[in-house]
Amino acid sequence: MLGGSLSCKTANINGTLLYLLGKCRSMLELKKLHAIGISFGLSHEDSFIYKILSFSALSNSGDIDYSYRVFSQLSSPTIFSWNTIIRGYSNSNNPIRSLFIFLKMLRHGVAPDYLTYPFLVKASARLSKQESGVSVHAQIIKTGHESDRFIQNSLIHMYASCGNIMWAHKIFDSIQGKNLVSWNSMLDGYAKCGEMALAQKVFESMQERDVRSWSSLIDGYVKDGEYREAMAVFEKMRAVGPKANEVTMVSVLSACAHLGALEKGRMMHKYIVDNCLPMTMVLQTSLVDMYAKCGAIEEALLVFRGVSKSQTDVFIWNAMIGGLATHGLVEESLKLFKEMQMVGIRSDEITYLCLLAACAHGGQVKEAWYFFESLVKCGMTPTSEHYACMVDVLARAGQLTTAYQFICQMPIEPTASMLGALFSGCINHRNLDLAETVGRKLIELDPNNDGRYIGLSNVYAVVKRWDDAKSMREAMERRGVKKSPGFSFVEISGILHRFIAHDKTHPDSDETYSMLHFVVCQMRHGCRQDNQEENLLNDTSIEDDLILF
DNA sequence: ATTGATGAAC
Repeated sequence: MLGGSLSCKTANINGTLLYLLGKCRSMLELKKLHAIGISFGLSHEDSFIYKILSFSALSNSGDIDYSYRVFSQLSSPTIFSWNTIIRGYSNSNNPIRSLFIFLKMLRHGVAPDYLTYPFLVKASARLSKQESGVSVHAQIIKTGHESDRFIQNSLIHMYASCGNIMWAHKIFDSIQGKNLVSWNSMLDGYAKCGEMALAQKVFESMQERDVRSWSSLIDGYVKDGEYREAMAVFEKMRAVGPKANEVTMVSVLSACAHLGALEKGRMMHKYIVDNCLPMTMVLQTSLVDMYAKCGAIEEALLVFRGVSKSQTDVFIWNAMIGGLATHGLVEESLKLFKEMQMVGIRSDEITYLCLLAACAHGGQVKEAWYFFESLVKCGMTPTSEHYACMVDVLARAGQLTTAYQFICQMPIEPTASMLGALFSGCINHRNLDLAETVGRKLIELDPNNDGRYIGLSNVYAVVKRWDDAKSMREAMERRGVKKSPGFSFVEISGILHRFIAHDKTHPDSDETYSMLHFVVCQMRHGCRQDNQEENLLNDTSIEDDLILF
């Protein structure tokens, strides 16, 4: 048929198919329409092929590899088709393919245009590969596109993602007529690099701010560990800024989780519901994590069970399994892992880390070995965290020699957290000889950690090697190791209280101390007779540990 | 047809 022009009948079919493609919701539907199109001879009709390409490359329910297969069959694809594929891969979980397609495009003698570059820059940003970003940048200059604002904005983001904040700033400075995206990209760049003072400065210099500006600032504070500051910015946003969206709330919930601020977290949950924000998987995962970290495991489960199984992904299962594990609900967390496998969600390295943590809390050595081995069997490589967790399991269970051998046989260098786990194990199980060996290595490895010196000093004190005990404390002073007081938070009626040892400035200090004394007396009464050794090994007495700030 | 953001374990 055809030779370039469509018959009246196929033109109608094409029109109908184009309309239906516009309504298409899934790859299955798309493939059916594609098949019908082919059977009517439309496989080279531009408008039809474009629709097939863009849906499969760009839609959320698309399939970029399908798009690429269709693309490969075109004899001389237009720049539109090349751009669609490059864009599709830049958003995929395999962004490096964008760059490969770009090379292919150059080899085919097709010149990239002003739309090609933002996708390529984005692919480099997502890869955090500065080398490829720089080559793309060079191409941009070579082809005279360096003053395109879209391209400049994407370059800011790329350099910031690659950790080169100086170049990001250079690009930002060079932009004539910066727009909101330019400012937001610079702000986000600083926030991502932990330069919060500069991020704050950019934020304050902005003439106009949208939800992304606020979200970037909040998220920056969260990533920087400034959770209270993050909450303060959110409160300000509520008062004078735009409405928060689901991305803002993910950061805010993370701040609540780190602060253990349950009441605040509940209020944020309510904010999400009241403002009808879309309940994405990411948001639900954040809620599960927040409730679990704030000690409200029942509420975490409630959110988790509210998600339909077919929608779940590995993130939310990990959050729930990990939450149960840290709550000491070992059986439940192992049961949930089985359920996860039944649903057909592939577990990853983090899943195994959560499971090993569960085993450590429950003293399940056999299960831990089983998980450690299945991790390897599933083709994953154990990270130093997996090894540390495994050492923790063995050390807590008192299998100190096995733990020590395990460390010696690892294919990687021992880390401070592994030796730290073994050290606590030695102390709890009274193997003070091994404690000395491990403690000495630990100080070598982590010479700026005050706790390591004090721990070893206490071991010497127990075995009455007073000189050694003293010399550990002296070594610490001599090396100028800062003694950092540990502190903790508790939230009561939505207000956060901070506790540090030996400070009594809190207004309710007296009352809290008398309650503390009462509790300690009760505990002592019910405990075995305590002796000096016990106290020394725990570094300080219970009162000292809990003293109010 | 373009640029800018978010989750799990230590």
